[in-house]
Amino acid sequence: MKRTSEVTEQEFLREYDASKYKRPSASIDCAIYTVIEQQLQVLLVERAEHPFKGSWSLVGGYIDPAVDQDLLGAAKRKLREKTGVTTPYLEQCITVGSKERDPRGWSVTTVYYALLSADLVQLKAGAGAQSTKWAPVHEGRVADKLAFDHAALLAMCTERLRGKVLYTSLPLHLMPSEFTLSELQSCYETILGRALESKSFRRRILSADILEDTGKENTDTKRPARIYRRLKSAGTHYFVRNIEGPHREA
Amino acid sequence: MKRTSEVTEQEFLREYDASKYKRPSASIDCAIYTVIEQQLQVLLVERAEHPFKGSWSLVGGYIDPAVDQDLLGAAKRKLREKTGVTTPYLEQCITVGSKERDPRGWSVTTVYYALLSADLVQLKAGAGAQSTKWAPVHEGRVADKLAFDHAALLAMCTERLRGKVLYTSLPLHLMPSEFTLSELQSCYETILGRALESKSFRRRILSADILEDTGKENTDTKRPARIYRRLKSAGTHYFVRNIEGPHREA
DNA sequence: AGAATAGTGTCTGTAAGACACTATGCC
DNA sequence: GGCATAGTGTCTTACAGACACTATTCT
Repeated sequence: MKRTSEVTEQEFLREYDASKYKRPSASIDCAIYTVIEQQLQVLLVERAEHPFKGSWSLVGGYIDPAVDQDLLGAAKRKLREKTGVTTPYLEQCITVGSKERDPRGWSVTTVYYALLSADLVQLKAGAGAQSTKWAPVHEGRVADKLAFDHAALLAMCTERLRGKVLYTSLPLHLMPSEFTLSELQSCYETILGRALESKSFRRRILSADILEDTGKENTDTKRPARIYRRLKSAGTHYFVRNIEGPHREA
Repeated sequence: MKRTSEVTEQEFLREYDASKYKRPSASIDCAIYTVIEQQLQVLLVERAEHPFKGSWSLVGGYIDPAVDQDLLGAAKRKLREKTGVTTPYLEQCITVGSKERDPRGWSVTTVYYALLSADLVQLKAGAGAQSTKWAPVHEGRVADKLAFDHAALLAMCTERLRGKVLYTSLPLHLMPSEFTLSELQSCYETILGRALESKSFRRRILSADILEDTGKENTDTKRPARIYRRLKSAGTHYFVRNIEGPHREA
C-alpha cells in the first residue's frame, strides 16, 4: 500500500537534474588495424587541438549525446569520419577510466579495435583538417609518442588481437575480398610475428569451411595459386585448439 | 616556430570548463558470482531509490570522481561495500552505453564480473539499507525481473564466464580455500550445465600444475577424497585446448 | 636445368573422450 | 556383500607440428 507522500518514479524523473552531479567525461577510441606490406599498421590522427595538440593519437573523441544513439554507434561514427568504411570488423576491447589519464579531469574511454582491408580506405582529413596516417605496429608499439594513454590502449588492443588470432579466423577481415591461402598465411604470420607451418595452416583453414574457391588463380607468383573468398555465410570461426608454437628449437 | 598569439596547453587547460559540455553519466555494475548448492548464483541488491525503486539489480552505481581513483577502483569499492570481500577474481566484461538504458538520460556503464567463494561473504546491508540476496542463474537469467538492462548485462557476463571456463582454471576462484577434485569438477559442471568425464577432467587439472596436495582427506563422502588447495604461485591457467563436448550422442 | 612458390603425403606427438576397471569406505 | 563415491588403465580420436615430397610456372 502506497502512502501519498511517496514520490512516484515519474515525479522523481521530472525533478531529476543531471547537472547537479559531477561526471567523468566519456569518449571512445578505436585502434583501426590493417596489414600493408607484411606489416601490421594502425591508423593515427594528428591532434588539431589541445591537449596534446600536434601529437599523434588513435581515432576517437567524445560521445555526443545529441548525435550518438549508443556506444557502438559512436565508434562507428568516428570510424566512418576517418576512413569512410562503414562495416568493418569492430570489437570492444577494454574500457579505462581514471582521474589521471586526461589533463582535463576524470575521464572514461571505451576502446574498440577494427580490422579492415587497406584497399577499402580512402584516408579522409576529418573535421579540423587533421592529418592521418598508417603507422606500423611492432611489439604492440608505434614509433611515435602517442597522446594521453593511447600507447597503453594500443598495446592492449594488439595483445587482444594476437591472442584471438591463435584460435579464430579474425585475420580474414584484414584481407581484400579475394586472396590466396599464402596471402592469408602471411597475414597470420605478420600478426603473430613468426612463421607458421604451411601444411598445418592450410589444413586448419580449409577444414574450417569458411572459404569459397573462386575458381580463379593468381598468376603473379611463380606457381599460380588458387584464389579464395570469405564465405558470406561464415561468421568468425572459433577453432577448438590454439595455434601452438614449434615443438622443437632451431 | 611558435606565434605568440597561439594558446599553450597550460593556458588551454586553465581556461577549460568541463561543465560547458553535455556528458553521459558513468557507472559501473558488477555481476558477483558464487556457487551454492550446485547452482551458479549472482548477488542482487534491492534498489532503495528511484528509478526502478524496489526492483532487484546487479551491484553497481555511479563513479564518484571525488572518491574513485580509477574504474577498477570504483568496481572494487562497490564490491567491498556489498560483500566485504576485497580481493576476489574481478574481470571487466563489457561496457554498454546508450540514450535509452537509463530513464535519467544517456548513460555508460562498465560491467565487471567477480568470482568468489560463498564462505567469504557476509552480506552487508549497504548505504540506504538495501537488502541483498543470492539469486540462482539459469541459462544466464534469474527469476526476478531486473532493473535497467541488467538482465542483458547478466546474460553477457554469464556467457563470457561459460566461454572462459572451457579453457581456463577460472572456477578455482569459486572454491573455498581447500577442496577435492570432485568438488571442483562439480563446479565446472554447474557452470557449463553438463557432466564432464572425470578421467579427462582430472588429467587436465592435475597436469596443469596449479594445485597443491594438502595431504588431508575429506571423509564426508563414501570413499575419502584427497584435498587440494590452489597453488599460490599459479595465476589463471590457460589450457591450449577447449573442453569439448561428448563425441557420441546418447 | 634451376629457382621459387604452391600445395600434398604421411609420420609423430599431445591431449581429449570413452569406458571398463580397481579402491575405499559406509550400511 | 552391495552400494556409492574416488580414482586409474588404456584404447580411440582429433588435430597440430615436422618435413620430405610433388606440381607448376618463370628465367
